[in-house]
Amino acid sequence: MSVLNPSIPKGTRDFTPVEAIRRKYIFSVIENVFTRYGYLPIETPAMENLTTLLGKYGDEGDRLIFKILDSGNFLTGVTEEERLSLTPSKLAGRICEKGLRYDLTVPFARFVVRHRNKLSFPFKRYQIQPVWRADRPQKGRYREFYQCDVDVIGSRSLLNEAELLMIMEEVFRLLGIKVVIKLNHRKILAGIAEYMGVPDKLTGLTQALDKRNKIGDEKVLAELRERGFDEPAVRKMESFLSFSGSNNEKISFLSEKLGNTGQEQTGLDEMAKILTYAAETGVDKSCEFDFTLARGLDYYTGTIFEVVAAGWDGGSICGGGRYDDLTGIFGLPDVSGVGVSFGADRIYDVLAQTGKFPPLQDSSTQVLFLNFGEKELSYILPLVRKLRDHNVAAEVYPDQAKIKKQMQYANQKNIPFVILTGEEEMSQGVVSLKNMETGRQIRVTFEEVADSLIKK
RNA sequence: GUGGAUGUAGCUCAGUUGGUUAGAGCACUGGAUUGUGGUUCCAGGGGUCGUGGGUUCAAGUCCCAUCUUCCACCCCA
Repeated sequence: MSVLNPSIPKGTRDFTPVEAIRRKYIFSVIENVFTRYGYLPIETPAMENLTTLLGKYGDEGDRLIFKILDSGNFLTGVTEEERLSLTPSKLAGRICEKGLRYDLTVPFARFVVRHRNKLSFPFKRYQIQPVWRADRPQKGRYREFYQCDVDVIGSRSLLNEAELLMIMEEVFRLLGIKVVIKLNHRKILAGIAEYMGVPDKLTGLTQALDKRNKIGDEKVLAELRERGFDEPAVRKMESFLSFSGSNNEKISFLSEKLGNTGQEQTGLDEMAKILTYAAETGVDKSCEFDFTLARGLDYYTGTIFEVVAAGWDGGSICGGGRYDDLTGIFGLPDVSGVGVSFGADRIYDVLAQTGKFPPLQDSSTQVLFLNFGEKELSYILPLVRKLRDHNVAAEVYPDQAKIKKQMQYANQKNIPFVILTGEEEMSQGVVSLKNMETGRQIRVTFEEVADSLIKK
């Protein structure tokens, strides 16, 4: 029999105990914050019907959805000719009806519509689950990764946006990550496009603006020209880019430039309101209104958020926004929602790079009972049970191996105490308790062991 | 989907202008120490050199293809 390669699919990862413990730490910080704001957990399946997924994330997004081959004879109903002539994506549509979820927001919208009669609105939920994208892996980019979503749906109040800012500020403060929370508004972007005389080129405009931090103002303008923006439009953008000031100054600057009539004024008013809330809750220092911020996901209609960590170039670690009609496609119109998603895997990478993980107790076990044989086992097992009942993590070495080997095991697992029990101890009605750090060893009764270990 | 790197022991890596039997550290196993770990010393096991072709008297080394992983673009958490 040939030996199998113990490899895993591209872009997926195993996690060792140390890594898994650290990931749990991240999840627990995030979950703890979410629950303190009144959000409730839900879960949805790893796979969704492709009809649910397709067309929500743009063309690029559709390409990145993992599709699941139908069970059974998936080629039923596909002619030989079609098999050869159809494009791969068209063929996939014929032989796949399911796909792995691409994010948590769209499944959430589907969930809300399906369970609307059981939910009370506004509905605040959080969801911490993996998502999959058929992307090429690279720094900060995985094919399987966890998102930690918080959304509130069924309320247009800007207090929701403000609460999300507070949640983001708090999570990253607790994790010890220095961040800038950038925010913008789709209606402001649309207003800018209108002002530039290119309302139909909003997508191209946002795609170019989005690169500002990476390539600089000059290249953004060059890209606009390449994309067919005329010179007056480019010059107008240039005047925007050259402006610098505080959040409020930016808002009044744009207000003046754009005029106060259309949707841009709604956007600017909302932005001002959100920033006022932010100031009142003391999180405004982490927030930056940035009218060049754009987000690719098609469904955002209002505020958009993105969080970048200082000194980290592996992409944003949190992002989201308001979507006015995601539930409409599932038959429940006019339900606005807003939410953000924390990228747990990127947060992990940032913490690893900055060394900000708390020192973890890498030993969960407090005491190891060495195994001297059957008689000795019967003697100590009641004590093991007693310690465990009192919340002391205790384990018994399962094999009657050499003492040296058992000691090594305790050492490598960083177990602070070892109990040795041989014939001598049994005859005296005691055990030997060894402190692995000091090396000191004393003979004590069961009661004394319990006393010294349970207290801790 | 496009471009650039990479691959030698479980891990991190040496390996000369092609030249005999491919090395080190860590890890692992055994011993010094048959009831005592973390330090030390001694010994040992473990590699079809990513895979498949080609050039050559001779390939880990040169050529081609393919796969893997990583990095960048695109897009995103």
